[in-house]
Amino acid sequence: MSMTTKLERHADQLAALGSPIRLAILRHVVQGDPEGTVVGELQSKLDIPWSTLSHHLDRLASAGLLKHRAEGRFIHYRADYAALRGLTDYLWEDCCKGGGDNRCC
Amino acid sequence: MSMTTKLERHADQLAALGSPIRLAILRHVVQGDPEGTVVGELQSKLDIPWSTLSHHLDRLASAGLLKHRAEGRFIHYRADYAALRGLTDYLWEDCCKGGGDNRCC
DNA sequence: TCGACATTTCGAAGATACTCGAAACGTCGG
DNA sequence: CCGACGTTTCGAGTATCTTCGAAATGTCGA
Repeated sequence: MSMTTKLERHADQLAALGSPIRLAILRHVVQGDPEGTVVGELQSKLDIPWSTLSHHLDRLASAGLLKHRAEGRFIHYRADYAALRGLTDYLWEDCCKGGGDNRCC
Repeated sequence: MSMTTKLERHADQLAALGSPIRLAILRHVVQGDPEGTVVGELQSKLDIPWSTLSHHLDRLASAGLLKHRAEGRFIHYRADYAALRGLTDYLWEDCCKGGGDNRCC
């Protein structure tokens, strides 16, 4: 197993979101059916070639931001909301450590 | 001026955070002195070559996540908390649109 | 079993990002 | 002014990312 720190895992997740296409995919999934969004729907809505889309979905899933569940020929992707929450929280962690009138939070 | 959508700007910010080094820089600045952190302190704490560090700081500032203020020979970097908030909020925007028992928020 | 469909893997070209030493720049104290 | 200091720019090598067509995989209905 590869030794990965929390920082590295989160950096990987942020990098996964750091492409307009992949961010659009995540936004679409987050706003979509809680049961999951089928790849074909993403393909038609976002108009991305199948192979390109598949690659990006894999990147998001590898980063732990998307989960997928096969149902017959269809594969449903849904967000891993816990992971997403962990990521956004991480950016603000220990923000007010410096004391004083730090009005960041 | 280049026409940039909200999605593109946020993807750029996420990409800026998507490197372990840059994420470490932001975390350090966020946790540090509200008045700002001097480049030299980042250099010694994170042990990154000056030129590399400078490049990464520029990337974070261009993305709008860091602001800098010169004070004599020293340059203080601090987080743009409003931008950071806008970014983390964006990921959750319209999350519960799908109605139903979507327990994401 | 056959053919239609949903999706992934392979492969390779082109673009972009990362890294860091050397040199340049600006600013201060003396 | 001048030398020391903090920081950035330049340049180039290397690595990683992006993209997508073609072919492969797996699954269903008939």
